[in-house]
Amino acid sequence: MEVKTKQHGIKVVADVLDIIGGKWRGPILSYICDKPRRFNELKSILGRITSATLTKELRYLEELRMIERVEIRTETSSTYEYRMSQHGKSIKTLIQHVVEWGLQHRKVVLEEGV
Amino acid sequence: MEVKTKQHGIKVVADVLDIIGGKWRGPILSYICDKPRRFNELKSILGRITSATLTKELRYLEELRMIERVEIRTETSSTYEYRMSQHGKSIKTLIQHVVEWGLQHRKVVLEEGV
DNA sequence: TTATCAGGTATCTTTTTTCATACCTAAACA
DNA sequence: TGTTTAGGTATGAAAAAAGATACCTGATAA
Repeated sequence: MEVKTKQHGIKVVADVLDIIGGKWRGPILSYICDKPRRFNELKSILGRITSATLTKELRYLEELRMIERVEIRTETSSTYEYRMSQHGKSIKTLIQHVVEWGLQHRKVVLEEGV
Repeated sequence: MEVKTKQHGIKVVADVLDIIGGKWRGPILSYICDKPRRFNELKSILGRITSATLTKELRYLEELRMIERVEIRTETSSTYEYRMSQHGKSIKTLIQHVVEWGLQHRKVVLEEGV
């Protein structure tokens, strides 16, 4: 089992990082994990992302079935929100591990690094 | 504490993904985590990476103090190996979480996705 | 003494990402 | 009726990442 993990480990790491890596996907997932978000809400929290890029990243995460785009209707209006899919929710703990490692170790990298 | 984590969470996620993200850094770290590796060993395990790219990525991880480049001397010869720094070792569990999530969930993404 | 191997560097090209800017549609608002 | 807001799309330029190729240095091997 240990051996099997190692044989396939690298491909697995690369595949997972393709989902949460990149400049925006990790941050996007970490916001949506927290609670469902609307397009402009994400856009303003993320800061410097453009609409085109945000759209592209959201469509990609949808394609991977990590998130879902749902129409929210009230009597008077309707809008869309992005939320984790049932399957996507499983990544929340992984993201928490990322945040934890970051909080404990990032400083070392930032201060000693460069 | 929960609030504090959330306020800084995104920046933290982005910073950590800058270390383990990208096309090669995750795989490289996951190999070196396992045991120290030599340049050409890494190059051949990683497959399609070029020397220039591998050098660049290794220098960057060194700069972040995640790995160390050490000269290995025997009586007859000397070579170099890359190994995790004391600080870098802490990322091993995080990488294990990445692999675990991947093994459990990647298939869903690959099969249902696209 | 020539050839080979480890561990790279230097340049240039190609590909991929991201950004900037302008624009679009439907709904609600004033 | 005209404007603003939400949620985008389209296009092209710029920047970043990765690749291809050639070359270099200091061993050691034949």
